[in-house]
Amino acid sequence: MATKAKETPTKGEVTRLAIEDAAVELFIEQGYHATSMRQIADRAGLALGGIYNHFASKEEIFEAIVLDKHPYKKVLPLVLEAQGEDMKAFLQNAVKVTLGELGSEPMYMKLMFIEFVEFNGKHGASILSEIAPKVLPVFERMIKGRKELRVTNPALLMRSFFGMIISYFITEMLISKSVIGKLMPKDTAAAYTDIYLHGILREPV
Amino acid sequence: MATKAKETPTKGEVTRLAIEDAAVELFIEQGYHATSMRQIADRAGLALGGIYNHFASKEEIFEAIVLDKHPYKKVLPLVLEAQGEDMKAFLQNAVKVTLGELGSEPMYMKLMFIEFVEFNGKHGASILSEIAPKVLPVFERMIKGRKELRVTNPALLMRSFFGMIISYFITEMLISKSVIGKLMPKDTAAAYTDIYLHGILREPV
DNA sequence: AAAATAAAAACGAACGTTCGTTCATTTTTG
DNA sequence: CAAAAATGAACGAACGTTCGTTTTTATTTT
Repeated sequence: MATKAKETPTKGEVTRLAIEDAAVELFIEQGYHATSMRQIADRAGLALGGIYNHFASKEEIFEAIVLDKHPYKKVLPLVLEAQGEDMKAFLQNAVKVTLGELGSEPMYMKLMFIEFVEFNGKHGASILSEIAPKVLPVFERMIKGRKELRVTNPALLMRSFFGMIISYFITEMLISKSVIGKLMPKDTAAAYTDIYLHGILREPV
Repeated sequence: MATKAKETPTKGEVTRLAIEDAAVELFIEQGYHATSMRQIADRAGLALGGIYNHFASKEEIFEAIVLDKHPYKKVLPLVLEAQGEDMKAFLQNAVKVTLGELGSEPMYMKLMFIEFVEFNGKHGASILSEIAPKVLPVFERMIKGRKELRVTNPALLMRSFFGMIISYFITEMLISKSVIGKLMPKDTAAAYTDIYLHGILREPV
């Protein structure tokens, strides 16, 4: 009884999620400011005024979405649990697992850019400062005593890691439908990982 | 007389540029949809209705800006003229020159993301397909007969090149003010270039 | 199990504001 | 002196939010 009652979501919770789902779709399609509360209400299947029983404002919907559906939320635990015999295997796994998760819903990456463009990183800074202290130690631990790493600055290693992933998705979303897409290797993610690990040049300095 | 008259900009041209300058500032600060025609008029120093003597609509202002001030416009000729004894020197120069130019006005990179977020890449696709055919041959020429390159796919080489630059600016704009910024090496651009050229691992496969 | 009841949720009209654009008019320019 | 540019009031439409009301839900009392 206790278990069952606890798992049954209340009507309000269901509606709240419906609003979030409708809003995130519209935000990704059109951006934040171009999306109206009426559009959100329509797609969520309720009246305009009903939204305000669950969210105090439009911006509060966006904040809830950013917190709930931010890609880092999903990726972080995966990276933390990534394993491998050596550094190379570890990083390859980390990339694989990260791109795999993000790749299943690549458009959620767009939330980051909406935040960047339309809010000037207003919420992003706080999110970043929440995430960074958790991830940085992982890279610090990773580096310790590993002779096979050329890059030994943990902050640089972390940033370049996520930088590669971000640039992968941007170019994927922008380029995939263009001429260049047809000339790219089939497994672009693997190619990107390879460049990240070994660079584009044959000979190391 | 002929020379002087040709170089003196007409009043209309001056105003048109003032509108573009005001608009690009506001778009970068707030995004496209959050910026109003009244704000643009105020900052450009003319009345609301006056804008429509120079632009037919708000979107036309944005289109003009994207075409005139797109970072690729400035970067392209620089990359095309980049030189170097070997592949490494060439790429280092190309990166240096690219980041140097973009770095002087890094916020113009944001126009790309505004276009991506608020127009869903509406103009971006056409711009990309205009630029790509010009840049791709450069990378193809670059690759021919160069044994020191691990990556021999020109499309991949090009994409990873610009991907690195894009990711550099995103993380620079997002991270620079956070905790991580203080832990980063001073010359992040050089560190990024180094990773692009040689990877993060010491030993090549 | 049924009835009662207070809280939560849904409704849709209405509010005041702001939006992009138009227009008739005046001023400035070449 | 004709064309170009600037003006600011005005337009209808759309915006986020509020409000009084009705309906539905979840819980308590019979």
